[in-house]
Amino acid sequence: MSSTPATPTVGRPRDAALDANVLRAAMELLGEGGIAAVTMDAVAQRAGAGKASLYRRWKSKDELLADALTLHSPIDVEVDTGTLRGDLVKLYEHYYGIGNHVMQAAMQEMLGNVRQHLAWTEKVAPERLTARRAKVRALFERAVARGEIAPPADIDLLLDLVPAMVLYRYNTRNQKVSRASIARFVDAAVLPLAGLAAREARP
Amino acid sequence: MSSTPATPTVGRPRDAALDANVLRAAMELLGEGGIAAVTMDAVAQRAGAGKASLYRRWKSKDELLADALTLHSPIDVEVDTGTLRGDLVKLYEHYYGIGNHVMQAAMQEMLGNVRQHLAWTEKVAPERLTARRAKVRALFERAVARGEIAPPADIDLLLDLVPAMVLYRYNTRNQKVSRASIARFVDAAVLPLAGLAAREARP
Amino acid sequence: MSSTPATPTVGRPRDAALDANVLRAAMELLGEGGIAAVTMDAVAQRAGAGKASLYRRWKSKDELLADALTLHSPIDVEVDTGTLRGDLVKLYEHYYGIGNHVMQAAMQEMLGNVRQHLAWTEKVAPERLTARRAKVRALFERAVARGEIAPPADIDLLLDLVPAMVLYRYNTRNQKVSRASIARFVDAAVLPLAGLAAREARP
Amino acid sequence: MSSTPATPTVGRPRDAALDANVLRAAMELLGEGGIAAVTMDAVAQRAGAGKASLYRRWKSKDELLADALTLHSPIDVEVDTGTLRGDLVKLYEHYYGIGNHVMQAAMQEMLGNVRQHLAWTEKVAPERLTARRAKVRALFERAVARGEIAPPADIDLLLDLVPAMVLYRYNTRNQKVSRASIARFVDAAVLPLAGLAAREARP
DNA sequence: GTTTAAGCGAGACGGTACGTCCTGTCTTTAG
DNA sequence: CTAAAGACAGGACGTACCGTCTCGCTTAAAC
Repeated sequence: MSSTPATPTVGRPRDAALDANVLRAAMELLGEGGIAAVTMDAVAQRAGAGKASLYRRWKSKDELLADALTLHSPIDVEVDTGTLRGDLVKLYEHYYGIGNHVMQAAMQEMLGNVRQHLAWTEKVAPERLTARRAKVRALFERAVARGEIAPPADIDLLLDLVPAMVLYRYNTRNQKVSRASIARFVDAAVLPLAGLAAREARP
Repeated sequence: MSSTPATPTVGRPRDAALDANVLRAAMELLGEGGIAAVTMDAVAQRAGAGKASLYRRWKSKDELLADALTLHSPIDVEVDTGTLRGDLVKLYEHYYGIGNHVMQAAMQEMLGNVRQHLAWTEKVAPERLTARRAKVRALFERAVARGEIAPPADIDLLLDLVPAMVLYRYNTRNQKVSRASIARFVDAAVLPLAGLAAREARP
Repeated sequence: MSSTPATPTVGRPRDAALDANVLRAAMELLGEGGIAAVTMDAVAQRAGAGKASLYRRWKSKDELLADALTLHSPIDVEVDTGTLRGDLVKLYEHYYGIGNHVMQAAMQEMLGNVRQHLAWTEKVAPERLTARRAKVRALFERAVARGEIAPPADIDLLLDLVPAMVLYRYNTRNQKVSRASIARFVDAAVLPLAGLAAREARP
Repeated sequence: MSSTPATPTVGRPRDAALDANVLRAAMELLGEGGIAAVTMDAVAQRAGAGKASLYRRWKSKDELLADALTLHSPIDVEVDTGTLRGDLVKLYEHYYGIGNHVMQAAMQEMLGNVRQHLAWTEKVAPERLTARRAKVRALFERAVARGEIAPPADIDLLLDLVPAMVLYRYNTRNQKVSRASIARFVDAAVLPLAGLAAREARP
């Protein structure tokens, strides 16, 4: 995930704070003005950086945006609510930045525009989404282990259902992701397909 | 959906053939060289039109592309295979242009890039996708009528499942839509959620 | 000079008033907004005409402007003040529309931009300026006849001196033509070169 | 005259060679294909520059052309032939690029079209032509100093006579400037008005 | 009176130049 | 060697203008 290659020992060292500054600036612009507002000049200016510093760290705008998205959608979160449903909802809420409005808008906008940033599909998604998928997969395995569900027939599909619906509803009906929409996708699609009636307790 | 505003009775009327020419040119370029090949100059040249004629009809490149997509994703198709599964697979194949390679590539590219063409989300999707959804919904109602399934609990979600998965797999894993992937999404997600085991005959 | 070709006997006859309307509109726009304001669409609109009617009469914008200039700079004027100086000043004042402010501004702007309207140089100037030059030449010949001056050595050059200075001062110093500037060019250049001291009575 | 505004000390400095490249390209195109061939894209391409670099230096095409003309009409030339006639002819030949065919054509085309480039009249002419006029004026003063002529009565007019005739003959009769035409204007107009018979030795 | 041919206003058409903006690279001074 | 600043080539976008064309309508001569 890191953008910084082998650091040489001579010369001025790179400003570590700059990376975060730039990515934050990019996410802000994304959240404020949509994808159209995210130009490299604008990002550099807001970050108080030069464009060369951006391109020294990222090969292209695509990769910068990919990293920005990645940075602000951490995967290292531990959820253990005791039920598959609780775990799934909590993890997805975390992934979509529910509770942080700017980040949520930026995340959604980013996901919706992902195809025009091919680097994302080709490089970041495999790295990042694979890790996320592994996390979700672990939730299912834990549920199997504790006897909550039987091993699902087509788990690969189950792992994509929620993000697919979130993306589709946004791209076609401009529907923003929310705690409620996540819960609904889980209850009405994921759990039934996992052989679990959606009659559990709601938090 | 039409791009032509209130047509005045005076003056030379707009050439209706030109609209189709331009949209066809846009789709060709999209299929041949991806979204990057679709420049207004290229579209105009291939259509044998002037740029002014393009901008007379569409306010921006976005709106032109939105119309191009709409025109080339027909909804008026009758399917009646006798089973819900057969109907769904056949209709989706039609929607995704399965069998016509150029159109299929163009459709997919278009769908993946749709968010950068805000006009699409705001204007075309409501008009076009609503009609498509109505078609799919009718398939479910017919299946209910003939006793194949019980009325689904959350049909709105069922209507979006396949296109959502198609879009998501393309945007995140570069997975192209195909007859097989459609069938899989139908069998592994839609039919089970409709209360139908996916054990029917495969064509 | 006329723009109307052989009139056929059948069909609706051309509206004679339209020619004048168009040329007047062109001169107005020229005087008001300079050469940049004279677009064919603007001329047509102001004249209440269609563009096709303009191009039916004139082959190009150049020729229309040439005719506009010609129409509003009549040559058929009789001057006979008794002296060469008086004749010259009076004739040039007439040519430059001194006394009519709009026309004067338009004339000057037109003359200054004449080269970008090649039709003028190639077609109208020979027709129109030749006639003007003949008029001026006649003034000199009359002065010779009445013994006021001897036959000038290089009359061709004398005939161009005043319009040349008017054009040059406008194009390089934005100096507008006026009664005074004409008199000065006549007194300080033309008359001395014609062998006449500039000591005559001023009107 | 320079196109570069207050140069900041930070950032990459403007490439001084580019200015010259661009102006040379503009003059070449002007000489080769007339004013119609001088498009901003063509100038940029021939100069190996981007359009943005052109517009960074000049606000418009007009101003670029004005500078091009200025650059290629040098004033810093020393003439001293011993006679007023010799000096004048030599200096004007220099100004009009006599001997360099491309430059001569470009100069003439430029001068004839100067009014459509208002920037010229408003900005370059005052700076450039004033310097030129001063040069010519010095020739007259030297002639006075050595007793060749008496102080002319209306020297301002004398200074404009030759360029005025050159421009007028080009704009109205398409007559190109040449060594002979310059000599004729000097002999038949300037020298007589300076009180000098045109009977001197011709080179 | 009907037909016919052309003129007419309106405005769409192909083509082309303009000036703006954005991406990714390069070049300066300063640290 | 990195930093900020900003110039650089290239190319797409959307606007404007020219000269042509196509509508529906009008006008007058020819039949």
